[in-house]
Amino acid sequence: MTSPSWESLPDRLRARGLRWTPQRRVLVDVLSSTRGHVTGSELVERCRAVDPATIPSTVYRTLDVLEDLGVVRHGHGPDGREEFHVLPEAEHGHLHCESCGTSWDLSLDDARTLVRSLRARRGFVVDLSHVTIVGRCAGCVDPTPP
Amino acid sequence: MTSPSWESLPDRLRARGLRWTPQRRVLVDVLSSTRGHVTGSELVERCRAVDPATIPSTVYRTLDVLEDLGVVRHGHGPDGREEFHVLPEAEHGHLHCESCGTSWDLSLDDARTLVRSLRARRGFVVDLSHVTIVGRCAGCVDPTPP
DNA sequence: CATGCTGTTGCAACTGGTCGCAATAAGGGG
DNA sequence: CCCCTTATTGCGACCAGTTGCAACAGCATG
Ligand SMILES: [Mn+2]
Ligand SMILES: [Mn+2]
Ligand SMILES: [Zn+2]
Ligand SMILES: [Zn+2]
Repeated sequence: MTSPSWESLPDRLRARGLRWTPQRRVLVDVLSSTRGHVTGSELVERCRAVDPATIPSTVYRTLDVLEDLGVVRHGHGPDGREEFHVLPEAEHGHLHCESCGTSWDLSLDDARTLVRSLRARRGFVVDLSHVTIVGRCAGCVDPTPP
Repeated sequence: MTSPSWESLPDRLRARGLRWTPQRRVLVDVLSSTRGHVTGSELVERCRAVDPATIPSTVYRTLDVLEDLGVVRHGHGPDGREEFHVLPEAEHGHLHCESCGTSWDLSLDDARTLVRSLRARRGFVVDLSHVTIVGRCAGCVDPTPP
């Protein structure tokens, strides 16, 4: 399933004086068949599977361009590594248990109190998709042995 | 000013079967004269200033050990790089404007609503010192030209 | 003070990503 | 269809760490 935003990408780029290249087409093809989260290096791998001549810096630079266009958003995992969200998708952050390693999505609803209070108290607008909250999940905090 | 926790460190290590080495002493000396935040590579540099033979992996491994002991905590800047908090210090996270690049501390008080709602709704205990919230600050969201 | 167990170091290779620069090639205008 | 401007690529060096391994050295013990 190809969403309309992928089809119009070449023109959206050209309208900004940017260019549509074979290397960008490879990455966009990979992204358009990706759902959920991907790390940068996973994207490099998948591009290399399509075109073995893929150069990492080209992929990362294209990801920057695509993020400017709003086509992807990046965040960072608990180790600081980049994670990309492919749009359109509900904006969300991540919750990560540093004890068992499990991750959960943090919906706008879950984060509402944070987003609201920062906006109210400081006028600060949170970029939720960039957020990863680390801590300990219920199961790891309270290991109930029956 | 050397806090008591620095002086007792050698013994705290030995009590755990760990060792007090010249390399660790250099790092601990550097840490004890550091206030606020430092990145990992800054610490490597400062250690190298004391002992030019400093090896990065040794510093990072020692930082891991010190974090287990609760002497430092790490978080990640907006770019994913490590940032260390030297204790004792009030636990806090960070707020970073991706537009102007300014950072602010995010106190437990500022984050209270988030911490509480995650604990209430999911039993999740937030490690605030690991959190960096990225977004746009009041000045960048609303550029009021007089 | 000598011995030995094992935690720690130094080193080198590797991962994920960034950067500067010269060569290449989109793609708009003539 | 050719030209020219300039965005983009490929490449190599570099930054921030991480990891496996063999050599080394704390330190507890006798
Ligand atoms: Mn981390
Ligand atoms: Mn980021
Ligand atoms: Zn857990
Ligand atoms: Zn700002």
